[in-house]
Amino acid sequence: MEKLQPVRGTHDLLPDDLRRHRVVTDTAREWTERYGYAELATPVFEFTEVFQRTLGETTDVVTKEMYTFVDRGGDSITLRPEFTAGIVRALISNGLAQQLPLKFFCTGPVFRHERPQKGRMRQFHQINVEVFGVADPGADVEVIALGQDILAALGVAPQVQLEINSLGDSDSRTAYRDVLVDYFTANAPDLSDDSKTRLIKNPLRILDSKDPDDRKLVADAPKFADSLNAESQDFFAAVRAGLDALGIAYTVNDRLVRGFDYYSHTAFEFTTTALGAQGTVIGGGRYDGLVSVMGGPATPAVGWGGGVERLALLLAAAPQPHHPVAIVPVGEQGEALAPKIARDLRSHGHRVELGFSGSLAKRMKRADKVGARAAVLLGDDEIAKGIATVRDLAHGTQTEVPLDRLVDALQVYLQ
RNA sequence: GCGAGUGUAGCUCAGUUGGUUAGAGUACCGGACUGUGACUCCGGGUGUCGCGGGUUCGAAUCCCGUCACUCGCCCCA
Repeated sequence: MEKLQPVRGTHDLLPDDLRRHRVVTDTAREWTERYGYAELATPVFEFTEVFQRTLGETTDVVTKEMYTFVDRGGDSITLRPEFTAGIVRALISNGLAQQLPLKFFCTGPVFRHERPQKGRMRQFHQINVEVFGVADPGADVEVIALGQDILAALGVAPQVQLEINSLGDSDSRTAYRDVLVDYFTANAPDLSDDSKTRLIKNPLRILDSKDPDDRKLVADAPKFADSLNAESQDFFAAVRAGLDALGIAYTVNDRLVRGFDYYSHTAFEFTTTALGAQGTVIGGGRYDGLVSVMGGPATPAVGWGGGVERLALLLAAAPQPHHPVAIVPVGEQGEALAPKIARDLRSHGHRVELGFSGSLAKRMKRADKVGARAAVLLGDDEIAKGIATVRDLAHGTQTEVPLDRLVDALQVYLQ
């Protein structure tokens, strides 16, 4: 262990950070509930095969980014690098495929051993939605609309654009892959070194390359749309029509591909230019083949993952904590009475700040610092009269309130 | 995994061609104000200059290594 640094790529979520974080996850939870999604949680780690088989044997995440270790029982275990594979495993393990359709929301940490950057950490958090058992393109439209509504509720929609594409069904995708490999193989000498590797491992990724020479080749490359069979074209058209009907703006980006092998048909990303190179805030698509690949019954599915930290970075301002009421005892009688009064107020819904030491001035200072709206002064004089002095900290006005009427008198500070 | 930049107080940063006791703002602590915060005034520096080694009479400053962060690539949320 080096000094007292956190592990590279991990961060503490201090109260300010966590409030931002919570705005994102609470908003997502609220909106997924409105759409009828049920929250669930799966384990943070799974058997390594769960991710290995599903994400694609050659993807970067599987080949070099997973936190994989052998546990004390000799099993190969992996910290989840994303949510979908674990949820599909849970679907199969629990026999939930008998109750389709199902709509899930979940959130929590995921882990990838990447080079850290702004908006890219080794432990980060995602919000995630999945729909199982709906082959209709309406489900694709719904999950996208849900994403859009969450972004709007967070106030970040103006900074975000929606891009969509169709990867087609497996026949279309295979056909396109062949056409694309032929094209790039013929032009291989002009490809960047990265893309020469992609040509072997994951040719679709070349479409996504930022290399200027690659982009020239990509511009003249065969289009995905030309390889889509009639069924795939109809599906994509239905998705677009559904988005149009809801008034959701998007651009079709035929170079948009997804990192994991399990996607088919619809692929989409909500992206921003405000975060530098890490522009994707929500990314997802349809993955009809995944459940059966993992050994379950053939089950259509569509979903997305969203980056909580990236969304939190887009938030205009950190939300403020709620304003408390401060109890300020002066002298022994006050000290003795304060905990009881504090507890009473708390039971009536107040957030109550009660310090345990310090002069009156010091406690008033503390009350101000924590943003208290009112201070309840309890000195010998007050207690002798059966009252408390309530000071409104915003206005500097003071009133005397009988102790048995404190709850009522402080009601105005509750909201 | 590759390339580049940065690292000085809790935070944001200044620190000359290497030079003696490392600074500012803010935050924080104490006091003016032993029953009143926010405002004002006075006082206080709270520091392994990321870490380790080297060059030098002398290193925050130059060199090497290392760690972390940032930017780009890669990848992705």
